[in-house]
Amino acid sequence: MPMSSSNRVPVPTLGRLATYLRVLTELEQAHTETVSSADVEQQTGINAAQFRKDLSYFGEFGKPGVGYSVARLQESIAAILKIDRRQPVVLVGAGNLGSALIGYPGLTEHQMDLVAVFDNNPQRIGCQVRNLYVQDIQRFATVNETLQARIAILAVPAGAAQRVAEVLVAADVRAILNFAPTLLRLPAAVVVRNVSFMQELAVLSYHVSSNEQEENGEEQAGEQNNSVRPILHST
Amino acid sequence: MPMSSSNRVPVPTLGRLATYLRVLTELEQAHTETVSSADVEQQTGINAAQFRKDLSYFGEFGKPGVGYSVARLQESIAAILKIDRRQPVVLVGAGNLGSALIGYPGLTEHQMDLVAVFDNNPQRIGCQVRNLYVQDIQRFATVNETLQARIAILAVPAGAAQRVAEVLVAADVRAILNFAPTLLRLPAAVVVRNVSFMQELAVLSYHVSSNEQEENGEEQAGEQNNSVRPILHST
DNA sequence: TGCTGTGAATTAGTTCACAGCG
DNA sequence: CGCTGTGAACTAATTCACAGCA
Repeated sequence: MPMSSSNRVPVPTLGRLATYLRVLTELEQAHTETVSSADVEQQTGINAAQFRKDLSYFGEFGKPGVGYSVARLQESIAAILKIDRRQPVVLVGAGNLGSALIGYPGLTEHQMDLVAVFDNNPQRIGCQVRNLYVQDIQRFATVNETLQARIAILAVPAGAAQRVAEVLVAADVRAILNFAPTLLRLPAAVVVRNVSFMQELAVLSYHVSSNEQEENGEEQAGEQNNSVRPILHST
Repeated sequence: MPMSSSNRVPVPTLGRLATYLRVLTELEQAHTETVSSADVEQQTGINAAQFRKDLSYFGEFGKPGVGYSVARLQESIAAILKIDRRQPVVLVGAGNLGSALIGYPGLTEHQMDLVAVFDNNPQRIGCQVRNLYVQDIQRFATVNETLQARIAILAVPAGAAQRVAEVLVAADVRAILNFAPTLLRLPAAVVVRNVSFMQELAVLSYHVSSNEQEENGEEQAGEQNNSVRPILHST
């Protein structure tokens, strides 16, 4: 069997790896030893060939005629995503959303160690949220010299996001999960993922009122829904 | 000038429309009357041709040599996304994340009226969160007969998500913003958008440790980053 | 036989490049 | 001119389809 790895990995593949990992954990808890790409399709709605192709960017993990060892594949994907060891992560912005994220169980499950929380609001600085005390963002550079966090979660208002992001980057943060609805202009070496509820709601809103006269009975499959009939213009 | 509209609209286009709307609101507040696709690119990182193409699915909104009327375009996009009038939205799951979402300003900005909150936890039922009282999910069908919400935000644990989603759909919900890390199997007519922090963190985690020896100095541009050099395999 | 791994084909989405209008 | 709107070219991502191994 040929070997692979070498071409560039599509970003959507990385997202799906996280999904596979989740399913593998579930299977492991159910004491399932082996899984096929067809099983994964059943559990995730992601096409079986897609699953195999996603893995093929990183190597060969299955046995023809058999499938994949749940435990082994789990380890492999964790290694690929670098979540086979704990990663220090910082949160900036201890408002509603930020505070909610501190308790998010997915963080720990993915070996993300939320090691510090920062804010610029004197009202919040010093407050305890879960097991952490909110620190002054001014101290970020100093504190992160010790923490060495490379991933940050940015949950500040849009108006502050750019400024704060620059502070983070100056203190060696290399990846930002940005919840602020604004474009961050940062050096290309910094990876930014934007989470926008607005965008998702826009998609829903558009579809809801468009769907007035739907009529097919298929089951919904996967992660991303595709294109859709349009609406009329104006002007 | 030719007319358009008629082909299917890519889903990413709908998400970007929400971004354009945000920028238009900012421009309006700055009393800017007119905007060009190049200006939009500057503000959003989204390619100017992309912006024009996105709009072209719905009609013609600009004047050659001039650009777009900020106020007019704002109205048009709001109409396309059906957020030109208030939409009732329900939230299910009053845990950390759910509670945080109740206060999310983006909801109101996008004319989403959060009209009710449900949970199944007796500890939470009856509690006040912001200006709403948490109701028993058992009463959902009855309550939604009056509310007529078609959009729901699902912020319950993964184990409960499928069951709850079916309750929602039975009560005529047609679009779900799903924060639970699990595949919802629902009739195809129901639109589901999954929000997965896990996936985003996976992408960040992968990149952080891969990026160890980067060296180009470009500015980061847009909404989605693209593919990336891979890592080694195992087995 | 039942599965994987993967080139090839397909489909989707983005960007270019330019005709044509104000 | 300076801009839009859009067909055409391109790039990315998904899915097919099948050779080949256990």
